[in-house]
Amino acid sequence: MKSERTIGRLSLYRRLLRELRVAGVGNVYSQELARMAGVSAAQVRRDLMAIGYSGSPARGYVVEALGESIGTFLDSPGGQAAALVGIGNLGRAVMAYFSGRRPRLAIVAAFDTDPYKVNRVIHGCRCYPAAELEQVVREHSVSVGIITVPATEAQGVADTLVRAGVSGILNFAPVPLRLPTGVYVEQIDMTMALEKVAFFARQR
Amino acid sequence: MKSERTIGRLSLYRRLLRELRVAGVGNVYSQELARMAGVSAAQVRRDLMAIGYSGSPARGYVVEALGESIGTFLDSPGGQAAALVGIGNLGRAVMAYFSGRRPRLAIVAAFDTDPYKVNRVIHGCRCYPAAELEQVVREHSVSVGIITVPATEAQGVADTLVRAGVSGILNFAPVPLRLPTGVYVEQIDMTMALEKVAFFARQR
DNA sequence: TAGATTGTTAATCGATTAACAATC
DNA sequence: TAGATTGTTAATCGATTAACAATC
Repeated sequence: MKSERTIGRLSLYRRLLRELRVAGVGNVYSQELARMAGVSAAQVRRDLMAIGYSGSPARGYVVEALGESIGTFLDSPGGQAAALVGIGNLGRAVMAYFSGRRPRLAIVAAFDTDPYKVNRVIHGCRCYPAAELEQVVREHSVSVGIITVPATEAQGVADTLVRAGVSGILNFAPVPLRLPTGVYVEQIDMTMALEKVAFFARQR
Repeated sequence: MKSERTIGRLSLYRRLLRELRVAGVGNVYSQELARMAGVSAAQVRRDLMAIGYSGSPARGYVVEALGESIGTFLDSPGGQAAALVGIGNLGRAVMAYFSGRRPRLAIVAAFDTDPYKVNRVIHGCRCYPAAELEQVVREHSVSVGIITVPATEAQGVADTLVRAGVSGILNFAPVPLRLPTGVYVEQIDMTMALEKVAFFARQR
């Protein structure tokens, strides 16, 4: 099992490699990739070693092949489906953000309790009543849940998602979720992030 | 200098303490707070020790006093101003999210290059043309910048913010920023977060 | 070859956890 | 008091960095 951070950095490397490819760059050294990613060159080499991709002392890493190698490692061969719960400002922004970007990892359904928000398509994503969550998630074999509901409802939504078969959750609600081991949770806490920035901005 | 993580957890403890206070709870033990925050009790005790707040073996920590103590530690006495750059879907969602929440840390100005988006008020926040960024940021003594522009523009915006006197940045653009030491950057990379979730969801 | 880079291990660093005397 | 919790240090853990032989 690779470490969380390694996976995060691989995701970043892939994006940077895409830029290099577009710019017509064929090869890249660990040093250059490290500079772009804001990490050390040794870190890059260790991460790439971890996925079994080898470079050469003479030419470094082959941009195209490395990008594909990371893709093979990170992506599910058959693709994965995600569902979003909570069609508020943030929910819609997240839908817009991911809309059409990653064909192998698409948000296939969104849910809300507000009857005026459901039964239509937003940013290419079908919206359902929250009551249908379990059924729809099962039908689409959704493995990833995205939570953008208020803090008070987040734990309940998470429980329902897990019951429906989801095994990974991206949680934007500012509350730690308690879920069975085996379910992976990634927390994005904007309030905490902003307060950290404010605190350290003052220290300078 | 406290560690980044400690500051983040303090922000979380404060929120949890607020809930306890609303619920009418007067005292709390490290164990209970730890359970709510999803960390160990020793961690909680160490964090609280770090800000010089003491509990007692008999009654644990006093909810109200501890909350205030964390506030004194985290918040700037005179308040701090933040500015947001990039009034897209995400930018508006972020404005809505922080709107009216924290009086001591308010988003006082938003910027965009699109003339149709500026010179009005969104979620209680005044919107200016990007060309006026440096001037407005200086005038309001803004110390925190929030970047919600596309990746290609993020570095340029960050440079301008820093030139205008900002010393902390919350960056939503999926690109690592290169900035002078002394400027604190907190990165929120939704794409990376989602890809991590998808990856680990598959491992279970 | 000579010089630079890769793959990989050992050393370092920092944060978390465990443990326990002091305290209520 | 007895029992539980706090404050605080030592032990543990994991990740990062440094270093260097192997390679091109």
